[in-house]
Amino acid sequence: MPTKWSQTLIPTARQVPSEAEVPSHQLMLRAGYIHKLGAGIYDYLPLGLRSLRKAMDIVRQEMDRVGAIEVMLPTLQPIELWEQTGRRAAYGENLFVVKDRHGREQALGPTHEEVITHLVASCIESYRQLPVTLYQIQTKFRDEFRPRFGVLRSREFQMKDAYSFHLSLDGPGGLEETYQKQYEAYRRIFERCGLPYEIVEAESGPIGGSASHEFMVPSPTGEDVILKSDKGNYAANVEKCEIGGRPHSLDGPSTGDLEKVHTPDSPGIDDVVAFFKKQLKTKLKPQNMLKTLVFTGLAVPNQLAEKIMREHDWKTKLGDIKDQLVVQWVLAVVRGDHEVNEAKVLQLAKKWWPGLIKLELADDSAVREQDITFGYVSPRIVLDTPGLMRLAIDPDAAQEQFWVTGGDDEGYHVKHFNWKRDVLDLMDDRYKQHVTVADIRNATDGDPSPKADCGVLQATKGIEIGHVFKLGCKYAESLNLTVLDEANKRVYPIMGCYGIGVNRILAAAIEREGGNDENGIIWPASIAPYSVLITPIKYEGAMRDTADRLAGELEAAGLDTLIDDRDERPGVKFKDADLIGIPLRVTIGEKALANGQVEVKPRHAKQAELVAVDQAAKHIAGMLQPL
RNA sequence: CGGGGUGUAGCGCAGCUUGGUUAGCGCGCUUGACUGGGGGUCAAGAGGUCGCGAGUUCGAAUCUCGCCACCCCGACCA
Repeated sequence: MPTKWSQTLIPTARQVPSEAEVPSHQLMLRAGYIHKLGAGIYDYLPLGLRSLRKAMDIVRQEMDRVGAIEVMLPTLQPIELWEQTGRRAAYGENLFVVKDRHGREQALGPTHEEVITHLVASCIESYRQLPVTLYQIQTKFRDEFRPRFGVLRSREFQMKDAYSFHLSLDGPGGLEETYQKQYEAYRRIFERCGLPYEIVEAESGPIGGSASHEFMVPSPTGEDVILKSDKGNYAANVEKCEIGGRPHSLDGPSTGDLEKVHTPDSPGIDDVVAFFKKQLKTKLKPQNMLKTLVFTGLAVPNQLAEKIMREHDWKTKLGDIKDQLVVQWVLAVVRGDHEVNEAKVLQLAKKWWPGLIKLELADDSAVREQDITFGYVSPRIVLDTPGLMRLAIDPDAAQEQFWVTGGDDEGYHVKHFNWKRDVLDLMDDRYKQHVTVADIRNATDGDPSPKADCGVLQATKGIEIGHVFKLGCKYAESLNLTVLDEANKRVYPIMGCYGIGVNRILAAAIEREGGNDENGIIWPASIAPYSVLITPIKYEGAMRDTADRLAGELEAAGLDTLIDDRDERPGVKFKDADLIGIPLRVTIGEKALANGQVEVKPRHAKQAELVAVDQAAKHIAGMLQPL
């Protein structure tokens, strides 16, 4: 049955709600697709739900096509599962935790690795049952520190999550095979949804795992920065993006005597630059400054960590070895105009301390404990605490040139800092191995590609709509999932996991190039709430009869059809039609109808085309194919 | 969590500085008339715990304190 506008709920608004900033958010609100209930919580109105369902249908079809099996897992998850995998801490504040009447804690699932692993552990015993890929489309909860951009980052959202289990990495039935299948399924899904996308290498974050790729829709409103080599052979999220080799040296001569400069109230790079310009009348560029960040972390002592790994002793609880944990410190030094990449620092630190549990930017109090002057830190503080801190220097900071850096004294900086003279030569030989030059910063536009082929990285922004991971055995090990292999030996299956943010598909479709104009949304036909909107100039007489008959024919041909049966002036109907963005509009007016014709206009077209009424349904069906 | 800002009708806002009739305006909504191909015109209406709670005062949307919600910017993350 065709839908009549007057009988559904499409609250369009002329004015832009003040809270919305990005086009997808504004338009979904204005066009009556969603309605806000709270921060990061939205009602899906009939149009929004229809689009969401269409995206879900495409996802389901493509998952089924590659042999994934649908399940539905609970939202409410015993907190113990999250403690067993250590992810309660890793997810931290982003995990919603609710208490039941007995005071037991449950997590509202932000993702389902724990639950699926638990399920598979209890019903799969034999290697013969592998490989298997299970998926679901379900509401996820994440207590985002800052929900924003409407449906792009909300606290409750729809996610398709799939999980695969394998005996081996390669070969038939291996993780690699399924990973490829999912990868291809993702390509088909996003193509069918009409989304332009890039595939980039990604950091796996708290999900964990060895390798991962993200599917990104390029858009200036995207929250992720992606870098692509101009040679076309490398693309990565900035969190992951490696930077090609850069020459460096810590042995170069100084540019002058170390000189202390009074720079009151200037803890940041920009502050110092501004102070030099204003007060000292000297031009100082951020790239002539060294930025030193203090990281602190907790580690299981190396010997114990190695023992646990060697013996696969996952039963050792953190609580049991709490007293043995060691505090570790890293000083990360990058050029003033660069940003430290925490994931890279973490990788590096894990090489030093295999039992590292976490590493984060030291906060105020931690820094003060060590007598470090927050905001005025220089690399020289390694000398004050011999052997305590490791020093990690980005190659671009490991240069001989004019450097300004912190004075390690409130309100002071120093000029002419030199690595050899001011650090290395003053350092006990034993600790020189604690100084490392390594890529520890975020890549930026213009950096060399890691492919070492003279490629140059170019930065753009993107919206993450999908993410595939190779997980390895992490969850199987911590939740004790084993199967018997051919040799009757217990082994941990290898896992993969694959996620798609379904709501984001909608937002990304609007944010994409050509996804909207000054009048409203322009949907790809595959995920539009309706394929055709019939707009009779007046819903009465012959126009009404024609509208009803055509709608019936279109529905019979399998096209979702909406009739604007409201008693509104044509201008209002046209404006609303453009706003809600249905791919094809059929206008039925008196004049054309007198000649037995109706007007057909694609949403993105300027001009309508006249079509004979009795040919219209067929004609329209043909037009929708390529849209 | 830090910094900034906002809460007044369904939506967008004014009024608050300097307390004082019945709290306004535009859009939307209701009724009627005219109208009818890109957000019409006229007329008559309905709609408000001024975010919540205390306080100051003869009197509070307005001043004070506390709380709550939401938005923006940041270290971050789907």
